[in-house]
Amino acid sequence: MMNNRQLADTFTLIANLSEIKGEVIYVILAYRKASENLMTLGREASEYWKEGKLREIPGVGKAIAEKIDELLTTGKLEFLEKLNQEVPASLADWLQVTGLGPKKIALIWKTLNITALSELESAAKNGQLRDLPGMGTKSEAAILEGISALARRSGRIPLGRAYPLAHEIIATLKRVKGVVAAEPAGSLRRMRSTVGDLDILVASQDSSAVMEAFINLPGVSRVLGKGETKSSIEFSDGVRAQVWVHAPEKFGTALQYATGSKDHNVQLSQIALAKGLSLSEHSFTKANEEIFCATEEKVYETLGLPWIPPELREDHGEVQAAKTNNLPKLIQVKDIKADLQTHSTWSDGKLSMLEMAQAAARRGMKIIAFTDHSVSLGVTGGLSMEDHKKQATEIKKIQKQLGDKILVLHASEVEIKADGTLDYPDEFLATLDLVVASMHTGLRQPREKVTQRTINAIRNPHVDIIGHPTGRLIPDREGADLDMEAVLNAAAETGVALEINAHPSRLDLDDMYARRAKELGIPITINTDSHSEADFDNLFYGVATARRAWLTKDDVINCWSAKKLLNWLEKRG
DNA sequence: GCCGTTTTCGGCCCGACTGTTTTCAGTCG
Repeated sequence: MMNNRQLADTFTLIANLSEIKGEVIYVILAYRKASENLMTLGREASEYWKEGKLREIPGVGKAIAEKIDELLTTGKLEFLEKLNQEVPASLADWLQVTGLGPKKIALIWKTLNITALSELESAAKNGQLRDLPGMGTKSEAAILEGISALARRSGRIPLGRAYPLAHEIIATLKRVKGVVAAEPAGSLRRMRSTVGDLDILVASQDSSAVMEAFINLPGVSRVLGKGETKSSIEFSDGVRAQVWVHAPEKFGTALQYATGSKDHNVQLSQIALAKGLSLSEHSFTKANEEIFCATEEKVYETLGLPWIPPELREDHGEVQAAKTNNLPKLIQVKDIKADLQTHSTWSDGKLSMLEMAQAAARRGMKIIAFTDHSVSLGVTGGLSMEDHKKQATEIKKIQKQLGDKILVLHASEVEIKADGTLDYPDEFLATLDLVVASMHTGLRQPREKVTQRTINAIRNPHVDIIGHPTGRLIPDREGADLDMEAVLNAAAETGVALEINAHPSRLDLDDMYARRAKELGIPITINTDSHSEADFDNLFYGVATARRAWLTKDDVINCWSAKKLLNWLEKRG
């Protein structure tokens, strides 16, 4: 059974091949849109399919619904096989090469009769491209450079890398004379778990000074383009960044436009049109009048809307919610009062429990749970039940030292073992203040098996939290092939909390599943999974993911009063 | 190919930048 990612990949391939074939652009856009929507659906398309409701998926009409049906029924798609005979699938990879688009690909393929990327590279090296119509030595060199850059670049950039890097760049640009403001934009500002490149927006009257500073940033290996309003660069590790410079009085429209998403912006344009206005990155225009917006607030105000937080701007219902004044009051970092997954030197943490508790207290936490690993996870120094007795004694001791600054809970991150059982017997789990159950091994097991393991843990009456449910590691490892709908339904039944692990390499649950969990009334917990003091500062990544999932502080157990949280734990056993 | 509180047909994605051009096509986001 194909999952959403596989379906989405299929439609992206169709879009790419159709583009090279020369299909009209709107057909291609439709396939791309369906693909994107499948990726962020939060529910398996196969569930819709079983209910006969494929057409309820946004961007899926008659033709694409039929294709999904065929893919889910047979695992194949005749349409794609025919398309492949017309346009070889390997050409789709060429689109990854900067400087090459569908037109040039078709031209090169048809004239030179080559389809492999390696053949393209040889052709460029042999000077076979420069004589093609519309091409010259520069485009040939650009293609060669594009191919070698492709090898350096490894897909999307994890937020945990993009965010700090962008803020370093912003800090440098803010020191340039004349710069009034500099902000991240694009998917980075929307805090997606991975971003394609770094988008930065600068307000200044003097664009050339900014562009000069930008292309001379340390580590820049290539200037991909340099103009008055926009420039883009590539760093030696393949990461790309682009900057737009706009006059301060236009900064609001420019930032709003560059933040996107594209679909969100389409919604806003439509509202503008209904008011007789036309919205661009520069301004609103009305007949011969031009309205400038220095702030985003003014952009939304002009449209008769409240300001919409960037994390919501995905065209997932936020514009409608804004219109009817139903935007959620999104959770903030300061709402979090408890960290319910942390590690100390008792297992694989870097600091003692006392040091960790003090670090958490300095960041405003009122409760910290030590969830050192359980016995089977040997490499982490997992605790035996005997060790836990000693740890309990130690916790009593440090609690005295800490006084009422922060409450320490004796907990465990219990391994959900490959055979589906937990690492400790129930009688023991019952003695702990809090139990987090997680999977670190056997993640590649077949769908039925990993799903059943997770559901077993969810049904265990002593388990309070399922930690990083899918076990994904960004960007290296996809999560387990869980049947999320089954997992979420089981969680909804038992009332177990599902974790948004705040570590930027996890952000697991993903925002789309977290939003679905909220819809099902499942409590969410956001934890840093800290192994050192610096890890506590990852909290905002987890909160950003929760904001993308429309969560308010009421949805997240870490924001509850100590009394309410302890009552909840007590009741769960 | 999708979609509909202007429409079941006709919109939808447009502006900046580069290179090969001599007025513009292709790429990119």
